[in-house]
Amino acid sequence: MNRKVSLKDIAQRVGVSTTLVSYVLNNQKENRIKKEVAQKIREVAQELNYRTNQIAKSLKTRKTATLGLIVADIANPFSSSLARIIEDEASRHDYTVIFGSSDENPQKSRKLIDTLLKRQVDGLIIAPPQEAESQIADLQRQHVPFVLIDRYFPDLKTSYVALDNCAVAYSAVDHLIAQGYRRIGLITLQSSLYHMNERKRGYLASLKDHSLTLDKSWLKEVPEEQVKAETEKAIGDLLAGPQPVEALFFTNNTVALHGLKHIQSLRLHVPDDLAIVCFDETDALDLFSTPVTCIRQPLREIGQQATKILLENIDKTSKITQVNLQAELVIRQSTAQAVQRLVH
Amino acid sequence: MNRKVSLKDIAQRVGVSTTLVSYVLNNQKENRIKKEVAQKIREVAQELNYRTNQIAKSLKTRKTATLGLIVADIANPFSSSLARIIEDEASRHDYTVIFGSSDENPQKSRKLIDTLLKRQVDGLIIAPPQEAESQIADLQRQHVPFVLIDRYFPDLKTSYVALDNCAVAYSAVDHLIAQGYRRIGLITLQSSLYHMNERKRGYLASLKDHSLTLDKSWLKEVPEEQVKAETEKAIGDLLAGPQPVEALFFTNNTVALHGLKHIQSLRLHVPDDLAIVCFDETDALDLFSTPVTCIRQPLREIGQQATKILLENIDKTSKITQVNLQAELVIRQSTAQAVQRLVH
DNA sequence: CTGAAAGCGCTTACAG
DNA sequence: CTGAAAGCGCTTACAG
Repeated sequence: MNRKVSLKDIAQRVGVSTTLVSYVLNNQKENRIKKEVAQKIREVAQELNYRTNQIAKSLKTRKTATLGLIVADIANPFSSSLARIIEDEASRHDYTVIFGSSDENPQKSRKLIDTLLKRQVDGLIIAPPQEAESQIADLQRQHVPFVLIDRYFPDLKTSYVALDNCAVAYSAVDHLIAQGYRRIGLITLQSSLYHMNERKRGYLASLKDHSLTLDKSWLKEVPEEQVKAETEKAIGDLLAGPQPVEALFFTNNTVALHGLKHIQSLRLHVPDDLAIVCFDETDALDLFSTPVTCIRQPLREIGQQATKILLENIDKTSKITQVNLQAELVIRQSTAQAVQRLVH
Repeated sequence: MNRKVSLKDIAQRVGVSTTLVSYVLNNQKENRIKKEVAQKIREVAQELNYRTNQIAKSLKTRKTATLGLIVADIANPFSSSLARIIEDEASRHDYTVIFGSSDENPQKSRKLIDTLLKRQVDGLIIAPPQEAESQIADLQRQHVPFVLIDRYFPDLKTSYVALDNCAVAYSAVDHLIAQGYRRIGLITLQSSLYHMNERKRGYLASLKDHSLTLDKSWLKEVPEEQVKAETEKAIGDLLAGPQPVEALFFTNNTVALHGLKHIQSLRLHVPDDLAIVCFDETDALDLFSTPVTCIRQPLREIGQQATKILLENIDKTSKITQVNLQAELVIRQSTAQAVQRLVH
């Protein structure tokens, strides 16, 4: 690539100092600079197709105007939808975003954080994986501005934007019970992460509050590594035997996708054979034979708030902001009332 | 944030020059540096938790080790899957990626390119929108390393990784005809982009080669802005009247998703009422009531080749590499033979 | 085996 | 109204 044009080139061409060029191009000290000179500088900059070297500027100003975003997997619609919202929000403030996928792996997440900090990102938005608590504590110790999304560590006093997972899980199970279902299974990811445990807790609490006995075998935790096979196995188990479950609650979009595919391949009729509630609303759900009752996360709100909080933390004080948003239970046909089902 | 630790801090602590520290930490001139000194430097670096300032390094070396990625919309699974592959490939070479979504809008794409170049990305991977030909030509003129993906401009001699869209569209329609379908509709995006036209061309060529008369009204081009409503309308039109189409070919995942949703809401039976072929294999397809015949793009290949070509162009000569990959027609139940349908 | 010094392309306090 | 100069944190050719 040819040498790029610099402030110096413009300065020489116009016959002024780089100082002046810098001021003009940054619209600073406008009242102190002769109109004609400013005009001329702009013209030449345009003519030479000048483009600020943001790297040099960053070195001097100690700001890169870039945010680091660490998601679980950018290919997952949950992550990529959030990424899009964050991109737009960052862009409105002239920030760009560098992203990385942690694959729920703390080593990867540590490496990503390190890479992003070397690149001097002004701040981080992180959906932390399991066992990343110490990494996050480190960030805090180093006074790096950051905000967690989706997940957080209750023992750590950090900024985050998340859901009241327990409440919405509770309401989903509540709804199933109200619809006449009693034997309700849960398929969730095996995870030590707080948000996943909260979803489980909501499920258990609702059953308990309705004095429904819980059959431990109705609660299935599938390992991250083999979600597909294990989800299918879990469904098989839950439907086998003399007391098959009547309803199933999937606690995230991955489990839900594999689960629904399997339910379809088993040619089960939803909700007649099995009622369904899913966590996360995704495009894919719309193609399922029965409209699926799901928990809709306020993605826009999460992305916007996270970016806003982060930018505030970058600009000013490092106050801690913790946001717990409400998710919405979107009721559709897959949880139609047991009675209603018979009528149909 | 506290001042970060620099080479100078380490140098002072150890009592050597920054030169030496730099050499040691970059594993350079190893044979010329006293073992004990090197050892000590590493220890102190570790102890102070030193992290290279990549910005300063970049300014000096004129390399940022970052790639710019411009996709249509990171929230679309096609884009995000590619982004993930490119992320991994870049990461293997110690590159990170900054991304942006153009929304098929040339103004946004121009702005993104500008932003990324200001940030001195070493190269760009771009899925260019319509009317971006001049921007791409500009890049070329400025000797910016870049490679186009998914789309390209046939009049521009640039590197790209794309599909033989015409061939695979041709084979898809061929397949429908072989399965006994004669009235075959096409729903595509209204676009001047070459790849979309190639898909259309493949459709038309196949019909022609089989001497099937083409009813112009079977070819529907829906505007980007109102994909959902217009796709639904198109389907309505194609199924109305005395000569409804028997099969439908959707030329990308967005049209396909809206189309399939609508077909489902109309309670049409696939393939009995209507056979379906989709461009792009997405997770969502798996939830449709009938397994859908689709065109599977070699996403991994596209992402990997694009990254590889770009990195080569960054490192060395700026030779132009144009890759046309074959896509695969994955045959499933949605295009089961007309005869077979009757047997069932 | 080691270090002083220049320079990457900006910004900005200071002097005039 | 304008400019010389220092400095951001690195790398590296050169000298010793």
